[in-house]
Amino acid sequence: MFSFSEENYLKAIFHLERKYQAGVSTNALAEEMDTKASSVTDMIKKLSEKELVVYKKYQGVKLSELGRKTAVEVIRKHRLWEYFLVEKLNFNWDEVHDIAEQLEHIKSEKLTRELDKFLGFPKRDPHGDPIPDAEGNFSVANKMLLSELEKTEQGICVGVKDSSSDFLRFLDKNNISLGKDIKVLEKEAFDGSMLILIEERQLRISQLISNNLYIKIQQ
Amino acid sequence: MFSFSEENYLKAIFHLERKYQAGVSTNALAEEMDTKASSVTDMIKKLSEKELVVYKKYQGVKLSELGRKTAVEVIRKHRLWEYFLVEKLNFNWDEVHDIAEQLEHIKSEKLTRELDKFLGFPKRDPHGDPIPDAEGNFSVANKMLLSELEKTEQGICVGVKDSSSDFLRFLDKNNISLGKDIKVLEKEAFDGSMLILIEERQLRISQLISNNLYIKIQQ
DNA sequence: ACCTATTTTTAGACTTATCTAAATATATTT
DNA sequence: AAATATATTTAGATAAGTCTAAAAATAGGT
Ligand SMILES: [Mn+2]
Ligand SMILES: [Mn+2]
Ligand SMILES: [Mn+2]
Ligand SMILES: [Mn+2]
Repeated sequence: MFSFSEENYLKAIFHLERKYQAGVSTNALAEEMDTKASSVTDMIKKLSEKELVVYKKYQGVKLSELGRKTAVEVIRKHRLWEYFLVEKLNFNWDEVHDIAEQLEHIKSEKLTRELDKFLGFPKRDPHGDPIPDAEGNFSVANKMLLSELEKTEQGICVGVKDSSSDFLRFLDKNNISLGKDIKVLEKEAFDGSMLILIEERQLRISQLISNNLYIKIQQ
Repeated sequence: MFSFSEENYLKAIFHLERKYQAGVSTNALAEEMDTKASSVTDMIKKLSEKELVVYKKYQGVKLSELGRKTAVEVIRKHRLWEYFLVEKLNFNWDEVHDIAEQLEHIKSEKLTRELDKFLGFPKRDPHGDPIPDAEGNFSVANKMLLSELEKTEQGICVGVKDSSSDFLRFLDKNNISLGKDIKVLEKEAFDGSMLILIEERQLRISQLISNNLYIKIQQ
């Protein structure tokens, strides 16, 4: 079994590997983990000894097969618990992340399996992120950022990139939620802001917003 | 907020205070926590500095008001989670304790409240132990050990003292469960074993068994 | 190719929670 | 009351995870 800290590092490396395919740098990891580069180096050495990562000095770090499997298990638990909190315990989607950060470290395969079954084997968490199944498989939807859409293009809102409470509450306030249809009416070259159509309403949003909303284009 | 270790010590002191009203001894605590007396002394000092316990050297330790409140909160969470696992996730009562040992340390008042509501504010956990409410109140049932009953006396099985998997599975195998009526048909002075009547069945049980079953006498 | 800036690692320290071994206090027996 | 046994505390060590400051390696610019 691995410590909370080890599991958090594995999760962080997993998320950063999308952006840093050549190897996740010490500084990137320090930033993500909100800690110092020297602490990261220490932890990477430990993970490397446990064969959870592949590491060569100064070359960045990659997950091993075991490391990836472990990271996905933690992510699976995180997202299942988030779904549980929203669907069964009346939590809002902006309140669940921090609690899931704790619950994701509970060690019991049976608990995870039974929770999954109890919830009806959900495919996506409250933020639109895919929930890996018991074998670690999950589908990566072909989504894009709203900010990448051009004028007149439209699609369905399927996820959020930022899942901070501030951002999610902003979306709530403006009645933007997953599953809704969004059409780009105007796009300002100057500041990247957009005028969008959502449920017959017109709404102007900054680029920071459109940069954090995932859209699925309908074919 | 307190560490897992601190919370576990508080819980242990809480449980031992019933037996050691004058103060819980270092050795008793070491035994309960499965650790060394020197470690206990170290931890007691820390708890004392945080005003969770009242401690004078060589005089044993007692919970402060804050310490008791904290211990009861942890116990509340432990028992709510055990109830959840049995009632919602199809766990057997012998499988839930170790997982609840982990879940009891999750920090979120809202989670505890909502879980309690979701479960319908249960009053007892799967082993018959009372679940404290949000204010920390719980009823201590006037139960006694089956071993204290005399020949011809009877009552309802309302709890287990030992909740080890071994004991609980023994009870399952012999169809003994909470809520069932038990009558003492014979009691051996020699070894304390008993012949009991439970659901028209006669069963001979050792003193070790009758010493770990709580009975409520019907008035 | 060299100098400089940036990144990464190392060295040494701190905290928490644990341990063993030794010292000290309390309890029990004679 | 003294001797002995038991319980408890102290001293010093260890491991995990973190930090600061300094050293070493790499990357970039001329
Ligand atoms: Mn989350
Ligand atoms: Mn999520
Ligand atoms: Mn339990
Ligand atoms: Mn219980």
